[in-house]
Amino acid sequence: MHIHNADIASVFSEIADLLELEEGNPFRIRAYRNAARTVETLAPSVEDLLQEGRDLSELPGIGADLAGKIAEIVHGGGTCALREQLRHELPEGIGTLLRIPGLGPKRVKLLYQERGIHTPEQLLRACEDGQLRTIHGLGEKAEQRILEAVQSRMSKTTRYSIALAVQLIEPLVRYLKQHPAVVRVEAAGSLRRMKETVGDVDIVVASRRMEEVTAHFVRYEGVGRVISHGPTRASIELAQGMQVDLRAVEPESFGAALHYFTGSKAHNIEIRTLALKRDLKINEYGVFAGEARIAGDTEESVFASVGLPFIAPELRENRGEIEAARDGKLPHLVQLSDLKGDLHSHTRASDGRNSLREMALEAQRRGMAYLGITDHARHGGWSVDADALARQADEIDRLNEELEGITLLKGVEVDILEDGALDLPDAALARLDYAIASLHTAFELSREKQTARVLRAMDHSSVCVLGHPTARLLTGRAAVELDVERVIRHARECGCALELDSQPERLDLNDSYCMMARDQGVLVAIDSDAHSVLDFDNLRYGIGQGRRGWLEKRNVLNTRTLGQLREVFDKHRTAVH
DNA sequence: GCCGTTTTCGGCCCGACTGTTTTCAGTCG
Repeated sequence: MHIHNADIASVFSEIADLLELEEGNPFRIRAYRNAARTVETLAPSVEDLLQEGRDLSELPGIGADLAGKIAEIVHGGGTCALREQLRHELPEGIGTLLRIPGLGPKRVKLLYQERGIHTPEQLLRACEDGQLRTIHGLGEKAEQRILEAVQSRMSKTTRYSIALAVQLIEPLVRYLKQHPAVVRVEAAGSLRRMKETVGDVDIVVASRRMEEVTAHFVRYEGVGRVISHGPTRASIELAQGMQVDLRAVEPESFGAALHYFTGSKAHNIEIRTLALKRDLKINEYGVFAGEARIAGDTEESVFASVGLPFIAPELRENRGEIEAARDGKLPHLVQLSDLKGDLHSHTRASDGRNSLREMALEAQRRGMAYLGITDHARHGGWSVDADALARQADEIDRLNEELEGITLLKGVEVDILEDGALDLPDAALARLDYAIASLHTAFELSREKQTARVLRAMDHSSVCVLGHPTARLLTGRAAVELDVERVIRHARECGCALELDSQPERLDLNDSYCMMARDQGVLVAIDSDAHSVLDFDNLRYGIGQGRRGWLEKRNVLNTRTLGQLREVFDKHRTAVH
């Protein structure tokens, strides 16, 4: 049985929850939460690291004890003695109550002691019967809030794609900017860090008349419900259900507040710890030496106060960025404007919504030097066969003669069959500039078979790019079982690039794997996978994810000129022959 | 339970809002 990093993280999270209910040492609890986060966001499989004999206590936040517990979980089939002991000591399922907004350890404990409640279902019944308000320390309001929270938790998802969050927030930011008392507005939080999904959005506003701003905020037409509303802080739920928190500060505190609310929490704790060592205190109002405010109007000034250069928001996950900043080794992150072209797009010849010409003209308008046309080739469904590909190639030749400043590349997105062969004859591939090979079927193969399948496809001389390598969909489908570390090593050997598909539901490769590809010197193609002219806008999300993975311009295939790109493709062909 | 540019022991980020607790605990971010 393969133990995933997420399984280990989940054991640690549960231990933290249960320790919290036992009112254990808060720092011990935090250590378990930190460890859960470290393991969860780690790209290589912890199980593999163990097999290679690596010392896990080298991981940040993992010491000898937790390294031992990880080994225990891996070898013990997914659990460890501490979790089992805690589960035995506490009523079954009580940990899940902690995830209900408004309920912390004290109240959960109270609910169990006073009314024997330890499941969401029991809690729902107790709220409906009006029992909660009779408990000392709770009242009618608390009961109502908890009832709503339980109901909404049972009915809907709590995270939104980055694209949806951006769509909802941009008009709200414009609305806030209209108010005369507003000096600056910036969306912070995980949205600013470009996380693939966001749970809620934090907005920071600079103003001298803060109460007017929070009042303006809660009057926004998109508000579904006001959760809280104070003079400097307010929370709303948009009609679509997403929570938005606004925090207003004086303009001289804007940088400190922006840094504070951008997070991540782990990054902030590190920065504040650095400040403490210099006898400084950092809060959302600024950096303080005793009573004196010495910085905070800009984020740069906050970083400078602890001796660091500016760290890009996408890096702020406490994954080594602070050490890199200290050592002058921060990456020069890739930017949207570095992209010279796009290697993955669809037309009406398969499942795209625009014609070849329309796609070409849009790419030209956006200043791309090249656009790869990669319609689907597969059995059945909307796709191109060998004949259609040949006709498309002729049309591409004609358009390339006609269009200025842009070159269309003849490509295809070919399905990888279950045995790793491609779903298109070699003769049809021969006329093309390159192929993207992707998994679109047989997602359930074992890790060994899936990995072998992908490695074989990468060895085909036409396959210069492996498309959305793990085939995950953030809206539902988990990543396939795949030894991505091995795929990356293989990519290095055969000169195949790995794709970062910019569709917000994919963002595949994810940030951790991008980091791994970067470390191995494997090129990443940040592609739109556009199915219409509008989809080129998605590149911003791919760039965001790539920046989270520390990618620099040199790590990204489509920052190359057309000539350099062709050289990379040729190198792959030579390597696999 | 982790960690070390004062430390292998003694620290571990900090403030706003809500509700009900007549002075502040609990929760959240």
